[in-house]
Amino acid sequence: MQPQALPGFRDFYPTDLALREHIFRTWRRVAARYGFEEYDGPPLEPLELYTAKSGEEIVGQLYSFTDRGGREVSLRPEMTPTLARMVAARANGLRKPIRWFSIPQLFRYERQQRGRLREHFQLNCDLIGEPGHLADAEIVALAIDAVRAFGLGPEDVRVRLSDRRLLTALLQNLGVAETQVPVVWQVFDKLRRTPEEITAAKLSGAGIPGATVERLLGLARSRSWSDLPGLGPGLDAALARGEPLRRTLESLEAMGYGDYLDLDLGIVRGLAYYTGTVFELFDARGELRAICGGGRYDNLLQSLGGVDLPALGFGMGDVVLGELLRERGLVPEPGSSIDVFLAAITPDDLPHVLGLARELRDAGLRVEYALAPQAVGKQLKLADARSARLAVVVGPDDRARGEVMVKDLRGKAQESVARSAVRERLTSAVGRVG
RNA sequence: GUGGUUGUAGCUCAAUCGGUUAGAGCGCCGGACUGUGGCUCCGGAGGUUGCGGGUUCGAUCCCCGUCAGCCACCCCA
Repeated sequence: MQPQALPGFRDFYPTDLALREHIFRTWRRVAARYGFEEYDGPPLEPLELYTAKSGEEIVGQLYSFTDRGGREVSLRPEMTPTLARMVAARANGLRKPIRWFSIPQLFRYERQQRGRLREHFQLNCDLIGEPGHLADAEIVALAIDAVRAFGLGPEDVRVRLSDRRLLTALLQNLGVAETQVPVVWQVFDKLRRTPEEITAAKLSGAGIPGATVERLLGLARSRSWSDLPGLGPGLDAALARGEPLRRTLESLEAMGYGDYLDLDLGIVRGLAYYTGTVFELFDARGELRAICGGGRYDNLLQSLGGVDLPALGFGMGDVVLGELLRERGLVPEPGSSIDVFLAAITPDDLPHVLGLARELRDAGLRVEYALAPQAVGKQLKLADARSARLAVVVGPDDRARGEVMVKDLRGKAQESVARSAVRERLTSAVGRVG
């Protein structure tokens, strides 16, 4: 048995890397449209960067170890603490609001499943220094565009939005005790995967009265702002805490993203530091894991870096998105790896092929030729396999006339071209500029 | 971390009741084809049936262990 990659880690063969690069390119293009600048940080961080604020869920699955200097370290499981540190260190000098993005490789030590490895790449977009709802709308819009740019529409991807301020206020108003709130959150987090009877039983089991359970289930079923009121007396006051969410939804509708959106109080998110808006993107059929998750974390920079700046952002992983693109046939066909293949008829032609290769490569063309003597048919077969657009056949007869044969491999056509005009002819045919 | 399930060629799969030399398609390499590719035809390489042990005259097949994938939990970047 040959050694293989560690469980949960991927080898990227050229076709795999092509998809990965397609995803990265698209992400970068969309982030740029929103005026976001790219940054990066270290893949290995002090363990305490995560144990401090991230919450049990992440800490329990850190890819951590002791380094040779005796330091407790961890591969980064998320980018936000690194970002918070970087921003806090230069907070005074950075023009607000800060719009930054990154595509870090993140790591978690957990048992892998489909769509969930020990390593993945994640688009992280964060908007720092703006507390208002337009920032929330901007971030959600960016997340939507980051999938829309691949050709995914509202029938493919849904956005579910909630707000911790609103949910907390609603629970308070319903008389849910402080100690029961974590239980309710946990139950809400599983709503989509749990039959309603079981959800109800869990809530009752936590000591919540039957009438309150009914109203909690009503809240959980709400899919739009207008579903929320009218659930009972006393809720109106709590709904006031939902103003930011309501305005965020309104703004997104004004941008034309309304058909992607669902209100969903079942969106809780595991990370402890979220303070307001929380949202996730899912495939519309509900077959895959979340594509993206994010929210507002207004206190994190304060607690991590001592700088009081409101912030929000999201992370979007390459694994689930890649699966969705494959399922929907949205993975682009691989392009050709070369523009021109050079074929030598006789060993005497080889030096001329080499010289031409140098000239064409300098001109920016992608050029390949056979590295061992082969029959012309064989060489052209390789040219074809490489999806080269053009081939140049260099033979003694043509050479004697100061010419070479240029073939268009997409058809049958070929013509003699003066050696001195080859470069110009090929560069204009390919349309590639070095 | 817990439970279930599946591991046969690079890929997708086959192999009778447990039966002796584990096959096919695709892909790869070579030939037909020494100045012309895609098509076709012919040939070849490639397997310790994930690994280790057990039962048996005999194991791809049955049993145990282990590793890996998948699924469900846990949890969710």
